[in-house]
Amino acid sequence: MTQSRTHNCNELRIGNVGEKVTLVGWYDNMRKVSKNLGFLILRDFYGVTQAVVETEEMMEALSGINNESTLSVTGTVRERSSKNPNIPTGDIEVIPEKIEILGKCIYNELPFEIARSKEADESVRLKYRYLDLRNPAVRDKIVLRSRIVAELRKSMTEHDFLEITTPILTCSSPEGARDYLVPSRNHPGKFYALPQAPQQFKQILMTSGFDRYFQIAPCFRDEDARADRSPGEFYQLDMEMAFADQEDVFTVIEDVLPPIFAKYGVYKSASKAPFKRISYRDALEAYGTDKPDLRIDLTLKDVSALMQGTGFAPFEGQTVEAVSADGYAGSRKAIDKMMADAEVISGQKSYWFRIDEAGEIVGGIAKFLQDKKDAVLSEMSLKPGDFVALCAGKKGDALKGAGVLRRLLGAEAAGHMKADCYEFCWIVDFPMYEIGEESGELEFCHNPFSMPQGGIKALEDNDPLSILAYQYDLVCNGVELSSGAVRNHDPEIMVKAFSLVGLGEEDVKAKFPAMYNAFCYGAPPHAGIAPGVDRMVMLIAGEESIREIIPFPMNKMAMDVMMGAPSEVDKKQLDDVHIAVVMPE
RNA sequence: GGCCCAGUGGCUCAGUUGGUUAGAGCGCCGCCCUGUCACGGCGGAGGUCACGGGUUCGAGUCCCGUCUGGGUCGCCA
Repeated sequence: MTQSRTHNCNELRIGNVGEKVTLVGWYDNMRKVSKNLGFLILRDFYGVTQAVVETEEMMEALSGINNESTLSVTGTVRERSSKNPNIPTGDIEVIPEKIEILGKCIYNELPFEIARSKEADESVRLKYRYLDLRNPAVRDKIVLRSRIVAELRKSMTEHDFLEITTPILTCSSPEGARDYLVPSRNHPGKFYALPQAPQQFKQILMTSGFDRYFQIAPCFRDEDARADRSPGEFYQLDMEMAFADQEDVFTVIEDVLPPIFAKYGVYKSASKAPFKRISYRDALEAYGTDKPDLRIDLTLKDVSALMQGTGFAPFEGQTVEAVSADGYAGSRKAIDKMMADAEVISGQKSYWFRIDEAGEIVGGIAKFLQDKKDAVLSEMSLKPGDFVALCAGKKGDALKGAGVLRRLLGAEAAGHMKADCYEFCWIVDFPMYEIGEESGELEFCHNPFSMPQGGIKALEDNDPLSILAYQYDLVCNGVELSSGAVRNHDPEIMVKAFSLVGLGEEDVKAKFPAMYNAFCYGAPPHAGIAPGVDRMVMLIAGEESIREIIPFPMNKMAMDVMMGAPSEVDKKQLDDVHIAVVMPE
């Protein structure tokens, strides 16, 4: 029977000298100094402790054990003759009497060195995620995630929210992303779907009389990955409030999130309530995006009229958006890189010029602007040393491209980016409808559950494209954390809202039967939001890749290379659920 | 699905205009070392230069295609 540990590997101090202890952990490293002197580093979840081996017999016994095996070390604590101030247990060492192997590592060479796993190729890290996670620097991000989630739960509970779980096996939703489908054994030809969000359940909870609901909710969407979007599944801090409006939701979020960001974040300050509110339209005009990074103080300027007739073809007849900054003295090479990066990110071609010390327009597209020099300088309020980046195209494209340029230039130009803080803002007043790019027809802009501003009267009287919704996004440092809305809880308004996009009451009933029916029995006005947990942890941890803060992430192709998912299943399993596989060409 | 970047011992990378036997650090193995802590010293093993084709007297290097990974656009109510 193995002696259980008396201490962990981060516990022993000078006061423990003389005690007989048992430590357990991983064989981290062995520094052999001679035949009969070696320093064995034992590592567990909590830290490391040094054991000093002073006999030839024990040195030989250890020589056959590979690094990363788990060991039990029983011995006496002694004060070190040469202390190590860099580790908490650096004052002491353990003189082992007995070393026992608990779990052998049968390989003497690992796929990567544990302490340097973050440098290894990501696909190798993910395949051997259990080794990657032994690296304290990797593991700590998962610990941080756990602490953040615990704090979110605590804070939401303190705000009188009740955590309620909702089904994972539910039915396919006709709107939104692609569903993950689960075939039904008992109902041939029918499928469950994994929820894209607990949207309908939480709204139904409101109509059931629950006043404040939240959940750390798993959500499943079969869409392609991004650096800040893991494919397949993710978690939301999903919440909903009855008899509440937009301001009530804002108040809760402004109370819950900033303290957690400030406490655990790589940046130690976060926006105080109330967060800045920016209308969707204003955000696009000023920042070229609906998720602006407000740490950057630059804004876009529409210079379409000014740029006509210069002879520069890409500007003719197009919207031209510009962003200018002082304090940027990038080399020609750096400028080219910025323009190339912008094009990769936005898909839009970028242009530039600068004002030299003599006040002349130079560089980039300068030669096309010489005839209009005075107008350019005065209308854009340019002064010597200023750098100007531009993007042209259809209005949406030009704004988008210039928005990316704003971000890149803001990060590079001196004095235009506030350091070390989390800048939150609300993007409000999203349009209710838009003209679909493919269909050319009127469509819901964000989602059909939102309450139109002005209610049924607005739907009846106004141009649909001018109607705004009580629909909002929470943005932090240029990252979209969440969408939320005051929900449309009135069946009459719902039917009217759907009728504008050519759908009737029967369609509403068919698409959202439970919710629609529930609303017919007296629903409370309600509103909610669902900040993405993964993205919040990413921001707090200061990580660029979302995979760093997910315990077992999938790769870009939505594969779990450690588990081998997705995988084929045997014929019996397919028969059980009445599925025949037709392979693509 | 489109575009961009990358792929060289276990890991990270270098490799010039196309030119001898493809190098380094870390790791691994062996020997030495009585206080290391990124221990040190000496020696060693380890390579289908992602794959296939092409150009060439000669390809890790140039060209074409494929695969894999990442980023990005589309997509994500």
